[in-house]
Formats: sequence, C-alpha cells, structure tokens
Amino acid sequence: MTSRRDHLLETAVRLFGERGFRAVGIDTILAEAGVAKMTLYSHFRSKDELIAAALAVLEERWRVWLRERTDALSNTPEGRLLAAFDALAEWFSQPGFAGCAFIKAAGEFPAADGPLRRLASEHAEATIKLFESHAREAMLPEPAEFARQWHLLFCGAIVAAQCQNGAEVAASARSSGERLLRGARAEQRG
Amino acid sequence: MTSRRDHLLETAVRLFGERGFRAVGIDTILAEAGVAKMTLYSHFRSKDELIAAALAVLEERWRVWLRERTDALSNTPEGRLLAAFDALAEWFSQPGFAGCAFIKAAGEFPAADGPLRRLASEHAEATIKLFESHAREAMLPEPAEFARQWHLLFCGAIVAAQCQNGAEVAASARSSGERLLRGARAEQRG
DNA sequence: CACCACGCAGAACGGTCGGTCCGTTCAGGC
DNA sequence: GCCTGAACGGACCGACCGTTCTGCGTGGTG
Repeated sequence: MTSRRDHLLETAVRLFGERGFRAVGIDTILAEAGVAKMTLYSHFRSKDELIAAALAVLEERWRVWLRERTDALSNTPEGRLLAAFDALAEWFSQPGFAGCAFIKAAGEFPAADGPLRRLASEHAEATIKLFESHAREAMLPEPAEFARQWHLLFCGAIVAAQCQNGAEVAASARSSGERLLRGARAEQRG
Repeated sequence: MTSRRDHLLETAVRLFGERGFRAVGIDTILAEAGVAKMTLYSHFRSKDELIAAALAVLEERWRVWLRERTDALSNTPEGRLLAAFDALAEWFSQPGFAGCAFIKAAGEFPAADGPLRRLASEHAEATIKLFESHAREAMLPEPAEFARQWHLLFCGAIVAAQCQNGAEVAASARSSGERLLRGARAEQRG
C-alpha cells in the first residue's frame, strides 16, 4: 500500500503536469487526492516544497524512462541516440502529453537563482550526460559538444510538439539528428 | 505622445515577459503603468484579452527584429540562416532575457484549443516561414522540411538558454546549424 | 462660464490563494 | 485500558485575484 504522502505527491505530479504549477491550487490537489490539508503541511513545508518534490519525482522517472526506451529500441550507441527521438514520438502521441514540466517550471518561476530553476538546470545536464555517454561509446569526436547539440534538438522537439502539437515534429527531429550524426562522422573521417 | 492604451500595453508586455502571465496581477501592471483600472477595462475586456494583445505586440516586434538582425548580419540567404543564431546570441546576452513569451504562454495555458495557444502556434509558423524563404533562396533541397528542422534547433536554443542561462548555447546551436547546412548541401550534391 | 468627456483614485464585489488551527477519529504499541 | 501519532473534515486567516462601480478633479470646447 502506498503511503498518503506518496499518493498526495503522485496527484500533485499529475495535476502540475496537466495544468501548470501556478494554475493548480493546493485545494485542488487535496480534493483530488482525498487528503486533508494538515497532511500536506505535515509532509511538506510549503507549496514550493511540494513542487520541488514533484519535480524530483519526475526527474527520477524521466531518467529511468529515457534510458529504458532508448535501450529497448536499439542496441548500438548510435542507434540509441536516434532512438531518443523515437521515444519522444511515443511520448508526444500519448493523450495527456503537455510538454516538459521542467521547461514549464523554468517559465513559471523566472527567478534565476531559485531552487526550481536549479532543478531544471540539473535535469537538462543529466540528459546531456546520457547523450554524451552514448556519443563517447559511438566514438564520435567531441562527444561533450555533440551531446549539447543533440540536447538542443531534443529540447526544440519537445517545445515544438507542445506548441503545435504535431506528431511529425518527432520525425523532423529524428531526420535532423541523422544529418547531425552524418555531419559528425564526416568531420571525424575528413 | 503615446496613448495611455499603448503605455499600459507596453508595461504589460514587459511585466508578463519578466515574471510570467499568471504571476503578474493586473494591480501590479496598473501600479507600474500609473493607470486606473477603468482605463484598462475600457480598452480590454479582460486580462486574457490583455495577454493576447501583449502577445500580438511581441509577435510583430519579433518578426521585425529577426528579419532586421539577420539581414544586417549577412547578405547571403545561407548566411542569414546562420545569422539567426548570432541574433539569438545577442538576445540571450541582454540583461533582461527571460526566454520566449510564446513558449511560456503555451506552458501556462495548456488548453490546446485556446486563443493563446493559437497565437503561439502562429508565431512558430511565421518563424518557420522566414527560414523557409531563406532556404528556398539558398536553393536547399526540401526547403520546407529544412526550415522545420532549423526551427527545432532554434526553439531548443531558446529553451536551453532560458533553463541554463548560458551564452555558449547560441554557439552550440550555430555550429549544429552549420552541420545541418553541410548535411543538406551534401545530400543535394550526392 | 458652462459643459462634458476623460482619466484618475479607490471602495467594493465574490472568489480563490497559501497557510494555520481546531476538535475528532482511529489504529497500533505499551 | 491507555497513550501516541497520524489523518480526518472543516473553520478560519490575511492577502490577493479579476472585475465592476462610484465619485472627484481637470482640461479642453462651445
């Protein structure tokens, strides 16, 4: 059985993702979770702390999901880089897709030094690190820089899919990734 | 002399951009602009309409700015495509940089059928069209698809700069763009 | 001078916000 | 039995939300 804290946190993760952080009040979360207010404030000191906890959950979940999907879709390092875009396509086509929570958090909390912005920055960095390890395995030149470029494309696809909600965005991103990969290979050889 | 409506709208554009749409109340805007409430509601029917008007202002301003900067930084169609990333670098290094208002609007108002989302979608499409015209001038193959890929990279750079506020993001995006461009050229020849 | 539209300040509206405190219930360990 | 701690529903707080309305000063026009 899941603890009330976990159930509350899970509800918060869902509602924040669906409607945004500022748009969802704690009363809404409590009503949806069937949990008393004091239960919330005995586990979290404030709404901001609840948001931070929700982002931490999403961070862990994202890390597992991305690694699992890319590993499942290909068994070569280069293929796994491209498979990231296939994983995106799967994500985009899910009915409840509403964009990346970290990007939205960075938009809703513009304080550059806030803890939520730090979480968003760490999230980006962790994803880049995964790409970098694949790039290094694939023996690509300048794997760190390559991973950063790959991540730019990745972010762009997520945002574009959120704004224009089209599934063909992932396909464009993938073929763009193929060009990028070929470019890196060509530079390596030449 | 600027009308009170323009002054109010200008203040709204600035505050919405700095702090977000939901985070800024109309009282804040009115106090900052030194304008009475009834003046707002005689010009706009609601806060949502004010937001839409602010986005319309930003849309026009963005269009002019992007074309002006890319034209100023290069005089070949291919150079203008790359110059878009130099323009981004200029934007990112401005002190008040806080990301793209349309992306943030899409995040704050998740209703997929709302008018604000339509504005965000149109904004993206307009930028893609500009890239497409440059790609066509540069005789690149499949200019429409190329423009979409270019735009993905563009969006990714803006979001990454917002989350990790680094100026080197624009440089990564530019060199990624160069690879993309070379890739498209190679496919054209071979 | 009289008039009047304009923009101002500010009160008030109903509602929601995040956060606090209350008294009660109920399960588990001593 | 009894104590403790967790969780409950709900009242309550001050503050703010978007919105509407009233009243006052003011400057231009006839």
